[in-house]
Amino acid sequence: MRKPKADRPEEQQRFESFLRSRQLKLTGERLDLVAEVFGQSHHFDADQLHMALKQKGKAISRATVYRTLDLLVQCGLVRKSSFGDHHAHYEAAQKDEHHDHLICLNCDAIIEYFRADLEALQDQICKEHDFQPMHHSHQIFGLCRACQGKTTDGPTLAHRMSQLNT
Amino acid sequence: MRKPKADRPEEQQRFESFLRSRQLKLTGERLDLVAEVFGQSHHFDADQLHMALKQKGKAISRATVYRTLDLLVQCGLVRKSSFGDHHAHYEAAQKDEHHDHLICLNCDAIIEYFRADLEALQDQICKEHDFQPMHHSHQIFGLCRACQGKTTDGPTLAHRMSQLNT
DNA sequence: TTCATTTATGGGACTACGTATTATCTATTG
DNA sequence: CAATAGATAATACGTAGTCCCATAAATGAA
Repeated sequence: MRKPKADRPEEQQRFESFLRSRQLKLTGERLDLVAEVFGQSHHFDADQLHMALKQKGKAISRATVYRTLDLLVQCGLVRKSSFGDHHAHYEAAQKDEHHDHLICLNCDAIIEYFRADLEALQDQICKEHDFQPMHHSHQIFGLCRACQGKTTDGPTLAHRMSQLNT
Repeated sequence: MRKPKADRPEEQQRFESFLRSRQLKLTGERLDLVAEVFGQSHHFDADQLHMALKQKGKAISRATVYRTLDLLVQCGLVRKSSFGDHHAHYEAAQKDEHHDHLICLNCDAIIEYFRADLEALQDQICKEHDFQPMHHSHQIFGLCRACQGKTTDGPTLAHRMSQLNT
């Protein structure tokens, strides 16, 4: 058992320390939100989270949802990314593991991958340009295994590609 | 001399063929926009282009600017990307060369790079996941050489990082 | 516990970027 | 030059996210 269902799970404790270190307040809304993020599925967006909380009787305002997600990103508990559609996606960060994404343009499947050699190559590129990296994003858009078989709608795909905002 | 200042430069001819192949019309607005894109600097956004045209007496509506940029992206004459601020950036495509970007979070400098081994590695990743790539985006955010020396505003940088939408 | 201070929240107004609608206009074809 | 397919301008609309500010809650000291 990796995560004993203690009174305050690890993530919540990390968030509490983070807040204290910045002299920020430990509010009920923030705790509810953290609980929801870590009790839920992996990928979500701000609106889904807002709705999920509302359905559980925790009606937190949109502004607070966005503000709290920012805090979670800043303390490393949540990762934020864009999949080329025009809004942010979030995911609870598993430990300190990092990964990038393959995104299917037909069915929106998200496939995660990590390659140490890719990371190394990135460092190499940064060195060559005397650039100090702080964050990176690597995404590949295309067709997942399942969707390569299907007859996909060419014009629709082409349109999605041209709309990709990455 | 690579690009003789002919009556219709190469890019415009390519665009004309593209339009004809799709039974789209060759309008004055489209020609003005293409001329501006290829007579201008490398990176720009929709609003800058709109303004630049207006200043030259070519007042093209915002909607048409967006529509025409879409067409140029579809025919490969223009590339579209996002640098983590919340709007699209465009650049005139030089021949068929592809490149990715390093983006300075302090001064917004854009550094272009291309690495064949990175491209190969991406293909490798796709093969491993039986994924058919159609588009990719690779961006590294951080500090450029010049900005590593400067005393940068920590909180501001941290905030920009958390706002990155990539 | 209570008070003073600091920080957070809600909720609506607001912004930015982009898209849709529609009446009018124009490029193309014969 | 007429017919018609397609494009444009103008403006309304949509959406994701942010700002503002009056109110509320958390924290620390007394």
